[in-house]
Amino acid sequence: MITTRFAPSPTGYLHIGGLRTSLFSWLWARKNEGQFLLRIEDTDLARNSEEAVAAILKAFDWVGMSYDGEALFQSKRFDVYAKYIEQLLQEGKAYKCYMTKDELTALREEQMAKGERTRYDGRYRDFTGTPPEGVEPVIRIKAPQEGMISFNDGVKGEINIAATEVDDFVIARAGGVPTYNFVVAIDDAQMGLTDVIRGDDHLYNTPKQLVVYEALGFKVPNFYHVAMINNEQGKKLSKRDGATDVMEYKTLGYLPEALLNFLVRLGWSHGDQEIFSVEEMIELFDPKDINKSSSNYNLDKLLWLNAHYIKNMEHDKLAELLVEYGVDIRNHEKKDLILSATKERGKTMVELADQINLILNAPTEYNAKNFKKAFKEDTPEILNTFMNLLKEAELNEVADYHKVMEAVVEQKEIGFGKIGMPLRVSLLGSMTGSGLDEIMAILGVDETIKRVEKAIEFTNA
RNA sequence: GACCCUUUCAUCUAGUGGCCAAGGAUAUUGCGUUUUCAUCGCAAAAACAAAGGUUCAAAUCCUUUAGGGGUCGCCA
Repeated sequence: MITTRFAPSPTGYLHIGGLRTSLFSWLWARKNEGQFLLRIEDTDLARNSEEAVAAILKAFDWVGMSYDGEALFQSKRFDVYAKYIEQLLQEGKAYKCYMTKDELTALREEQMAKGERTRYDGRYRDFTGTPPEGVEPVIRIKAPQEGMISFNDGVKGEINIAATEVDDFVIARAGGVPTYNFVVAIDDAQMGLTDVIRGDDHLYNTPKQLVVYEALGFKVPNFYHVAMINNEQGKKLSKRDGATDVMEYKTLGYLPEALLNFLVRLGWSHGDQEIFSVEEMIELFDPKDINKSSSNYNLDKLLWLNAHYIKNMEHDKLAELLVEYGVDIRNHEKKDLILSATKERGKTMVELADQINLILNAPTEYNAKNFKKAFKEDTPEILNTFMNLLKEAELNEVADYHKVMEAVVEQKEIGFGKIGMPLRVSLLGSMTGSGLDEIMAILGVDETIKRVEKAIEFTNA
């Protein structure tokens, strides 16, 4: 049985990096028919908000990742933590430290000046004297003072950190509120986690948490530290690099399947395969294939994937999703035609909606440059001929519209462009876009003629 | 500054001593298909961070150097 988790602190939206590590955790649990648990790390009094919790859940919902059971809130477990603190104190595995913040700062500056790694010096570790007046103590845990703290990371391999690098860190603040590394170890153990997959910014927390596991006699899970996602320049991803909020991708017109496919290939691979459905990801994911090095975030590939998923999506579903982007063709009798005419031209849902609107809404103006290029002296006559033929034609399928155009070309002994370009500008107001036959088939004869006549009118004006 | 991690085309990556004068994908460029744009098809260009070892043989193992990232809180 595999149990994994995602443990965000609710201080903002769900970040793209957080989504990737939780995706890995989720895939691994689902693959093994295990559990994927959610824990909200809200021990920090001031910075948390309920809105942030809601935002994170919303993002999970959008991408279709579900967690098992109830979310666990750390803020509701202070009594549990207090019990363990008391236990460690009793057993002499933790102790009260009366050092003031000023004294600590002074110590750090001194160590920094000497070029040492800053660490607590253990001055109250074996203190038995009378505590100084007016100092409310913190609780520190006794970390090993010599040897190595080692663990086998599922991604990075053997990690060895000298015990001297890990000091007797604080497990409870003055006032009794427990600290991160302490509660994480307790919760991970009590939630029965077998595999902890997280960002490698936590790598240095692991030895500290191992000290807690050791002191409390908990079973240690497997750790996997996944390297960070950087921007295209290889620097830390920040807001100015574009969207970092998962939900922003929805607004921008990305499909969740594309985003997940993109993220799963960032730092993970399965041979040469690029396209993964969620089912395939679940089947093929294995943390042993996670890369050691950090990867750079590159939007081009996401865009390509998004276009791929739009092209291959069922029309009913596409129509359903388009509603959120301001286009409702769910009950349009020519829904299929509209989508097959446009879906290869939109890399995002936003672009797709634009393409559809371009056809469905008659142009209100014509680009002067395009118009001049497309409309020559003989154009009105050509278009009139075309309209006459169109009125008489028997139009059963898309190709029939093409035949009418061909007839004009033949009759007038002109090139295709002589009719195609002005017709396109008349119908769309644009020089580019979907195939003319499809556009006309969508619009029907009446609307087509109406738009062409309007364009001809415009030439006379 | 100290400690830890990391380094294959512009980007994501395949690759665990011989199958690699390094493969795939995106992006780029060209050609073709298309009335246009896009899609699609074909092709081109593009990398083992550097230097030393070990070996018959190294992208793969070792050492050093350089670059990048992370951590050094009574934040999480």
